[in-house]
Amino acid sequence: MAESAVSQPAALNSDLVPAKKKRSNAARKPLAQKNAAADDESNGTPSPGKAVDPVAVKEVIQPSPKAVKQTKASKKTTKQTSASSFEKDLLEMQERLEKLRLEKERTEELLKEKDEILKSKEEELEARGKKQEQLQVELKKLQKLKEFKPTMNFPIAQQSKDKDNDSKKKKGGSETKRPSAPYILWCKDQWAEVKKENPDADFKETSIILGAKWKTVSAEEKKPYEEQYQSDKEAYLKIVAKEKREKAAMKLFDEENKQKTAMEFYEQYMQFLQEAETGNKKAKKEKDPLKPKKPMLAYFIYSNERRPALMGQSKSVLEISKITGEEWKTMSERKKKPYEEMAKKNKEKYLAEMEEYTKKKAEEELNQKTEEEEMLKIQKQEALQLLKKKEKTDNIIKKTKEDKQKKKQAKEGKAEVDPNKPKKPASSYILFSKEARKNLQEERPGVNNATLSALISVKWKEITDEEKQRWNDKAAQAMDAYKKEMEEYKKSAASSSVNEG
DNA sequence: TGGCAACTCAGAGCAACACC
DNA sequence: GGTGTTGCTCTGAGTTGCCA
Repeated sequence: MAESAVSQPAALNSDLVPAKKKRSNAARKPLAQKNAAADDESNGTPSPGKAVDPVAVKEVIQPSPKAVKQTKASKKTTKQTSASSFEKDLLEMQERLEKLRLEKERTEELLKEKDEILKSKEEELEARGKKQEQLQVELKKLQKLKEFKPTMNFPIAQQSKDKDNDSKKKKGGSETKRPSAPYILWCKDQWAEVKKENPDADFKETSIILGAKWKTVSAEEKKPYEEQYQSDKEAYLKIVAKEKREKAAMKLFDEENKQKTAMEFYEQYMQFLQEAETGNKKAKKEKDPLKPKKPMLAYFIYSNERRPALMGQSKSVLEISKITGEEWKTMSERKKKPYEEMAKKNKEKYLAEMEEYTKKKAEEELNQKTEEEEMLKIQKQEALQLLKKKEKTDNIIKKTKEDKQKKKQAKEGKAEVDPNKPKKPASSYILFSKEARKNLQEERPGVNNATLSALISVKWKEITDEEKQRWNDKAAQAMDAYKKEMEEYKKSAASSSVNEG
């Protein structure tokens, strides 16, 4: 828009150039008058003419010498015709100037609008910034809440604080203290006397003696203590009633105004406590008494050396800590050196002890692991034995069925099993198992058969190849004997069948 | 980031008794 | 559960710097 406003006067200039040739001196006066009138019309606002090329305007008002010369030359011949055309040009120019003025006004309006848009955008950005700041404040608040530093005036926090104060008041012996029972008052009087009579009696024994003595005290002797108790009680009840009323009123006030917020706060507080508690539990993990203690730091060695002197100046523990801390910070490296060397030696010793400790611990852990693995092995074997047992039971059932069928077949005339037939010899494992079972039963009386079997199985796997070979040899011998028996059995069976035949 | 190392002392908690 | 008594035990406070 601004561009068009600027380009427009240039166009006007080009239009004005041919018009110059038609100007005449006669037309000069009315033009000046007209211009003055136009300026008066614009009245304070920038004149549209000023936006036009000033040279061109000057030429219109005050023509160049060349133009004047030309005009003079053709003065007489064109005097009548030029007057009317100049008026026409003037009107045209005035129209254009008006157009330009309007154009400029419009441009200014648009610029103003644009400024307003920019301003609103800036305001929007500012508002956003403020909102972001607010959010950050909120975030910080939430983070602070997570840390749970009691800086907020929430009702529950106030109440809990009051509760704490109450308990402290009671312990500390304030005016809200409960009255002592007659026995307690009497005890207070009698304690020193009983202690005098029984100097060797400790706290527990003294209490027992007093308890027994109280039972022998007459009603008349008890009377002053009971009276004191009654008066103490009356005073106490008055104070308690007053406190109770005040407390109830405060409670009501708090509850009415802040119950909702208080509950939220309370929940967060409980969660915070829970988290803190779990953290503490971790911290309170039991320590290994055999673990070497951490070595003393250079500063600690120094503070231990310095402490007696400061204690001589009757400084408190905390003051001593602060003083030694400050002294240590400002101490020169040369002065620190002996303490640091001592600390270094302590550390070396500690590291050596730690190495031994970790080694020992690792060994212990390894042993434990081995034991656990062995137990696991046994358990697996037991499980396998159970499985085998089940399979065996299934086989027995199957075999029983088969036997029944065989017997049925035998009845029908088929061959039956000869009881004189030699039994198959035991395998090397069975031979080993018999001996191992006998030994284990002596070692672990009362252990069930399944466990024994499992242990035997483990032992069998653990024995050396040589030992296994020994058992294999035994089994081989048994097999040889079985074979011979079988030969004899076959012979006798054959001869008996011949005799029968 | 929090626990731990040494030191000392105040303060809290616990023990038994009878009673409210 | 709190009230008195005594003496023992445990905890927190404060410091620095290492380490998991």
